[in-house]
Amino acid sequence: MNIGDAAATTGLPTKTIRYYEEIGLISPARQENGYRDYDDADAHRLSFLKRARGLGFSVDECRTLLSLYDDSGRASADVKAIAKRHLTAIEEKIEELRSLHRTLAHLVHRCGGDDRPDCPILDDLAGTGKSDQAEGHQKCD
Amino acid sequence: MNIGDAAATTGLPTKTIRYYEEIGLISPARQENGYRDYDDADAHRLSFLKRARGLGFSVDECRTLLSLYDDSGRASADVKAIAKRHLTAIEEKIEELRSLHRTLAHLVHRCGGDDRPDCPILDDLAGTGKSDQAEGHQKCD
DNA sequence: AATAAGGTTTCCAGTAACTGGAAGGTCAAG
DNA sequence: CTTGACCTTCCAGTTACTGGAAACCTTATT
Repeated sequence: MNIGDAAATTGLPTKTIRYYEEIGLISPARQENGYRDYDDADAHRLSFLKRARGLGFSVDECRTLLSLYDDSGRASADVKAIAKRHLTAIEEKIEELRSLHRTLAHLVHRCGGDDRPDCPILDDLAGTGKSDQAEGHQKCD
Repeated sequence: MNIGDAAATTGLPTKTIRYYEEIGLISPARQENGYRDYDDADAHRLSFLKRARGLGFSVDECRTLLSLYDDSGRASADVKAIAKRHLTAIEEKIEELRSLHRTLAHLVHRCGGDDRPDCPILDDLAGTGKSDQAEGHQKCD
């Protein structure tokens, strides 16, 4: 199948598919006219990539995951380890964003949001101490 | 003050400070020897940038925020609008990550994590239907 | 004065993961 | 034969920096 068909069946843009080839994640055959030729295994691999990327795995993690997938003798523990590491990273990211949210929500809450120039948000960012300044989002609760 | 002093007082790396100048966020004077010369207002501006970036505002949002900060007649509503938009974006990001987390945690939970090659995580990524596959993290709960 | 250390300058390249666009070849339909 | 949809390659741009090289400036020490 041509790249357009592969794109249609996997839901990945053609640009992305070519990019994945460029970085060595997939190596489709070529037709006589130079067009890329994807077989079912290729399409399958692309779907794998799409799903893994959608779950937030980095392209490098996907590379590892694919090689484990290719290796029929791999231990599931190896896969689980990668997934767990990723899970932890997600948790940390969520915590970070929550902290950010708290601080910013606090600031927004205190801002009049009217026509007057007086703005606690800018005051805080400026750190002038005009308003009771938040201590930085790490510590804000 | 030299760029090194500015870096020390603001906590920003010199590289970053030069970069901010390159993209027009700050324009320090120059000494006779060609060294950048930061006054208190410059340092203040840099601190503003550091704090705003730390709160997750994009560089472009920082640019807007700074121009509002420079405009003593601005309406606090304008600032509040930017902050609220950012707050919403943060909330969406958190939700997305939570959804990701649910799906992945489910997968990890089902994986034996032993020496055997049997791995529900890879099965799911491959979409072979070997395991009771999750429906994609959007719908997974 | 020479030298060494440390700070500064500019410019170039690289990061992650694509995305957009240009210039041109291919294929099927009308 | 031409149109339009597809495909090819290559180059540039995105975000927000970061690292490194080569060279200049300043200060202190020998």
